[in-house]
Amino acid sequence: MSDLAERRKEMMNSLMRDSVYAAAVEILTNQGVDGLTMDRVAETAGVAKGSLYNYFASKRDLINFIYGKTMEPTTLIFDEAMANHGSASEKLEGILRRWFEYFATNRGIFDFLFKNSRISDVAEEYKQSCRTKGIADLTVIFEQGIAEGTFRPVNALRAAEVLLGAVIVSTEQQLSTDEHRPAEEWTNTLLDLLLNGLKP
Amino acid sequence: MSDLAERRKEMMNSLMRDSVYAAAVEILTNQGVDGLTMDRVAETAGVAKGSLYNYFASKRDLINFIYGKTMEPTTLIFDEAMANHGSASEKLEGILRRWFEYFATNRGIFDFLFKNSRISDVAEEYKQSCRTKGIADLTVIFEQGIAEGTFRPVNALRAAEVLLGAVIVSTEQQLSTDEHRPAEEWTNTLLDLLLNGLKP
Amino acid sequence: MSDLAERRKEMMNSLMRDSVYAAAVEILTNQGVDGLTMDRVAETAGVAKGSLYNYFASKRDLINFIYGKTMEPTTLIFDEAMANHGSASEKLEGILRRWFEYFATNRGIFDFLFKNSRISDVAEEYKQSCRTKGIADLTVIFEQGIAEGTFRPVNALRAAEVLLGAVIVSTEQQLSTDEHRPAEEWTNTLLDLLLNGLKP
Amino acid sequence: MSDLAERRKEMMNSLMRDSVYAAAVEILTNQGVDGLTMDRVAETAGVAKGSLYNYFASKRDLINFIYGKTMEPTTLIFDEAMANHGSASEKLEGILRRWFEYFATNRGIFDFLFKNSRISDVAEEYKQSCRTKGIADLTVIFEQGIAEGTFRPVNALRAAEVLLGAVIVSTEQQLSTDEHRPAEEWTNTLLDLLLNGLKP
DNA sequence: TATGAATGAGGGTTCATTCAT
DNA sequence: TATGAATGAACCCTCATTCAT
Repeated sequence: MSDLAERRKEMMNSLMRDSVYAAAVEILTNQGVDGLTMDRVAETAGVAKGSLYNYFASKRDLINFIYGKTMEPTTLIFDEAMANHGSASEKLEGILRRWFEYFATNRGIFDFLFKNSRISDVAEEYKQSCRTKGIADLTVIFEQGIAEGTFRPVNALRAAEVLLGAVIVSTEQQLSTDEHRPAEEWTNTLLDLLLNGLKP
Repeated sequence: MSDLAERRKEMMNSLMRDSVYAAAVEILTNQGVDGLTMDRVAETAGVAKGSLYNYFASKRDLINFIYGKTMEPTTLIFDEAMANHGSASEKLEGILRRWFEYFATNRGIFDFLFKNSRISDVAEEYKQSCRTKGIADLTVIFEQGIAEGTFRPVNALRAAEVLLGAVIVSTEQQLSTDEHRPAEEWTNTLLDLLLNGLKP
Repeated sequence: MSDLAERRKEMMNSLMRDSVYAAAVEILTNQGVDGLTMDRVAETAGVAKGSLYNYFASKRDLINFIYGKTMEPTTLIFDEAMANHGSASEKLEGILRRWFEYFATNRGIFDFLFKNSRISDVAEEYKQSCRTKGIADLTVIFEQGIAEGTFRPVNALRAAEVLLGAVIVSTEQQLSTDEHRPAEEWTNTLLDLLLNGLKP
Repeated sequence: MSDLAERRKEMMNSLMRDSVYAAAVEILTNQGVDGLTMDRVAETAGVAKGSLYNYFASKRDLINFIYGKTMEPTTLIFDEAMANHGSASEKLEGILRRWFEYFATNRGIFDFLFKNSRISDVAEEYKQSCRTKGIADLTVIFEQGIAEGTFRPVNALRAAEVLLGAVIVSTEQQLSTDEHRPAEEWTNTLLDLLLNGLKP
């Protein structure tokens, strides 16, 4: 096959997967996880059910793709923060703000990812790996802060878990209560608590 | 029916439900949530499938029972802490220590509750309500601390979310990495971070 | 066993069956045929499910009993009419009037017997035998009328079918439209049609 | 999809439904209504159980189809008679004759429709509606006859019930006794009874 | 490659019947 | 004899996957 044809094919493939992704997100948003059948995905995406299997080896594979594509931006947030040349505090602030902003503009997907997290084992693994990566990144940042002298010499790993936990739980809580917190205020509150602690 | 017979019957009933609980936990541990079919529960519990329906009105009901029975001790931890007459810090310490201790001695169940938390909508609701209760309790404690003057006048609700998030995520993380942290050290680290913050 | 004991036993047996009959009629009236489970019959009758099987060999047997007991009065209507020493016309009138009166005072049971006739094969057979008996009786009456010279020498069997069909269908129709026709008027209309025909 | 393909698909669909119809009728004939399970229908039709659900949304739907397909010709008989420009007597004669002829050539189906008419609530409703329509049509005919002066001014509705009842019961009776009455003779007998009455 | 009908294992649930107490 | 928990076959229905076209 010529290089051109190959590239064309790859593009078609990518187009298809994107279209399926959109369909899946729509279904998940409207009907919840139990509504995500291959039939409905195919119908919503406007393709034949059989065709799905030309692009996804299995439903498991499809869900994996959805999960990955959805989480991609959040891992990017971390990646970019890590690549920046700023202080630990600045990095933290950047991560929090961008996370909360992304969340604010993508509530529907988050609803599926968090509240209805009963997707499949593969997604669970993926979620776990995202969390582990997030903790690792945060740990690095905290270690940087400690090295900089900005932070006390605490257990950086524990601090990372605390922060990620705070972010996740407050995000989920916001989803379940249908609140809409401004990313700015949210970021500041969290950072203040984390940096200054509770003691006067 | 005589009082004795009634009590006997109630005991048999309880025995059955416990036996089903054990079977369900075993299945969840070994095969994950998708493996939890009524057929398998019955087989594992060593009863006929139809018999399950003499004790649980539906699968939904059964899952509810499992979740409730598993979560019961954790809500007790909060209830008892709230009932104590101690300072906010003491209450926090009590909750954390007892939580981590309970966790340390019941990893199996947590494995199912957290890692495989994708059970059913009803369990999801239950989980959510536990979380909301936890946050409410913690909020009260933080408000008490603020009133006492022990804590800065922060947003108590946010602080509660931070702490619960920290507890949950660090618990999950410990599960996924197969670590075994001493409850004592864990409690102290978390409290130190929370109370003193990161800044030197 | 003494004669007394035997009679006592028989009476208990009869009492039980009557009580079950009442329960079954109540269920059929309120919940329809699909609601007639052995569980519900036992519960409504206030006995243990297992006890039912001491009085009825099977559900089939129970339904048979219900059907028979319900139809009994209607067959009595025919029996008594046949035993009377009146003209054919008087017999016909008696049958119709008493049938329609019995119907008027027992709509609930008829609802179950006619509209929800999907009971069981055994009941179907019973119903068929009732119908056959009714036709036989009516045939005799028509033959009597022909012999008396009151009726034309028509095919008595066909005439019997016509009358029984008229009765059944008009009864069912009345059930389905929730009408309440006076037995008197109904009887007269039917007799007039049957005796005088449509031609002027 | 091309027009051809669409038509082809529709034909396949129709073929499948017909094949399922045949299977259902066979089961109903041999095993009665309680034998009509989706499993057996699928097996008898030589398709997988799941495939049934590609053509019928539910068992209820399937039964509806069976009933409708079976009753269709009988409602046609009425429709055509009503459309004719004849006297009331001619219409009556036409209906009776064609009904009895249809019956004579389709005993198998009638066996299921009448003797085993205990199918499902939905079919019961259907049956009821057929009967109601029949009565309405006959009522119109009788009213026409009365207006023409051919019939006495009787209650047309009751007369309709009488005739439909006569038809139904004599049909059922014939089924249960395995008789074979010639449609001609049958029609004439019924008409004679109806028009001239019993009195000499 | 695209299609969508066919598949059939497996889902939760019901209920007539049995039997140890 | 009375009980009611236990049974398990059978029910209707779903849906991921396959494969002939």
